[in-house]
Amino acid sequence: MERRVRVRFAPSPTGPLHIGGVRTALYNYLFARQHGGDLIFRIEDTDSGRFVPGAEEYIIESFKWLGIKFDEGVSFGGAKGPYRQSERRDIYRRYVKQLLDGGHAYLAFDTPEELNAKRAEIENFQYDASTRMSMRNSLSMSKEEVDSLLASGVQYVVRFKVTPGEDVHVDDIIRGDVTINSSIIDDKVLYKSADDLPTYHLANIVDDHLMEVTHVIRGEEWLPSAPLHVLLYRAFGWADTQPRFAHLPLLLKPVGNGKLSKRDGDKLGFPVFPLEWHDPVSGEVSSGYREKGYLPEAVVNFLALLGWNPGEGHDELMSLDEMVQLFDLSKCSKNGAKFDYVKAAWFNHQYLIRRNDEEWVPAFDKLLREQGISATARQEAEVVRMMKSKVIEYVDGENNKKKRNISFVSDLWPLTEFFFRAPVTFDREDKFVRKSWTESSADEMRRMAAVLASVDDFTVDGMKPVVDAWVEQQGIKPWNAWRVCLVGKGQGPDMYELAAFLGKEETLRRMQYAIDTLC
RNA sequence: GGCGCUUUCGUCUAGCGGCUAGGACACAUGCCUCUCACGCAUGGAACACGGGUUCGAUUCCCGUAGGCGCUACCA
Repeated sequence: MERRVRVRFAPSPTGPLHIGGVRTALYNYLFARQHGGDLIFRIEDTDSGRFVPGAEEYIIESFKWLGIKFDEGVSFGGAKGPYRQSERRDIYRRYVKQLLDGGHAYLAFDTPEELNAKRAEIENFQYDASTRMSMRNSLSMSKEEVDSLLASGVQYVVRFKVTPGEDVHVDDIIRGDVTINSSIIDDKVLYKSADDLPTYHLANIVDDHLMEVTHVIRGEEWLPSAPLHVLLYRAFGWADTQPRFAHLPLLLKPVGNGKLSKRDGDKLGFPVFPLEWHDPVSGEVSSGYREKGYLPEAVVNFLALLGWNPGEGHDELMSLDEMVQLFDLSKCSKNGAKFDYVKAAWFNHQYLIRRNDEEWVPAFDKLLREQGISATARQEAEVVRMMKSKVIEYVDGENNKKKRNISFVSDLWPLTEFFFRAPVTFDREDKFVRKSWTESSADEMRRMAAVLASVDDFTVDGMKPVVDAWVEQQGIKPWNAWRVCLVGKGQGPDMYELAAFLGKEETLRRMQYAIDTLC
């Protein structure tokens, strides 16, 4: 029987959504769309102690920005709710009882202190078949003892009774058959009476079953506990509808070893969160892709390619819809991917240059306002048109000077200041200035200024024929010196375009100023 | 320590027994040119190691080494 494909993304609201989580959600989304199935958004808040206010809203807003849409779940509605685990207590209680009644679980009264003492006493202590009879639980104690403890209201947990010595197989879509012997699995805590909440493992299996999830696509960190989950499905009698698993490789640090962390982002200057996050307790602010000027299409495209790619003959630049067509879980790579933030910037560059110049304006305008400059939208779009193909210099993590394309609207500022502010000083040591401003330059500029002054139509089309003719007749090459006058350095667009943008008055003013100060 | 996953250019990866081991990012060079660029062209750059299996291994199997993860009353 073919079941309708249903997948879920189930974060824990313990803080901002990590970029690795975004990728997991993205793969779930691509898979769901491709199979005409459903994507569920579930909140796994079974650890009341780690709840962070605002995290849930943050996650929802992140996906909204990224264009990843859910079909049901928290804030999206649906028939299988509630989708917040803290609101499903009565459901979990029922299933805990089922396990208890079936002899698949038992009550344990060991306090955290007792457990710690045990761990200190026995090296590599594991709560399992080999040790549970020496612990305080409903298996080792008499029924009377247990009942009296329960009656006294003492706290307890429910542990899963794992039968040792059996090879448990997990059929993973990405990794194939993964086998773990049940002897190395401990009697996991499934439920805590202290807060009347299950742990991840129990809640996860119960919810996935009840929500009719068909495929569990999650990070590799869950692979070791997948056999436990298989055992739970079996204990519940749900083995026939157990979801298929796919464990995704992790995102690693760009340099060095280890998994990607917020620290790496801070150090190398790239965000690890989709949106800027203001921590409600520490007050710390973490940068986000959106605020840094990344386009959501670029983030999604870049992320999708970290661990998957469409194979030979396909362009790496893909829209969400194209990815839906091409995505293939079985073609995901098995090993962790270093987070290449330079390529992320390249993707942003690609999507940015495909946008109309007008679409750059709001962000560019914001940039200019921060510098105390006001310009018309028309002017701003003009500057964008002239400058968006330029490159910017930057310093990388190892303090090397590097160059890269304009990848963000904010890259524009250092390259466009001269459009709005006339050069004040000239660096005579600068290679370009030294080479371009010779002893004849002042005189040439004076004469050129006179020619420009005679031009009535001060547009590119209006001045170019006049000036070109004059230049040819004079047999000189005045452009670099002219650039020194108007820009002050070896940067900027075509000189006629610049002059047209500045207008006749400003152009002549800057020329006169340069002549006066450079002589 | 135990258990599991993993290993192709600097990075992301293609490859599913026979290929000059392909692409993208990054890097270098050339062309273009009024600057810096863009663009275009070109180039350098990889199968961790050791055993098998096979007529033949990057590809399959086993070790070794490295990397990653898990090992909580966190997810």
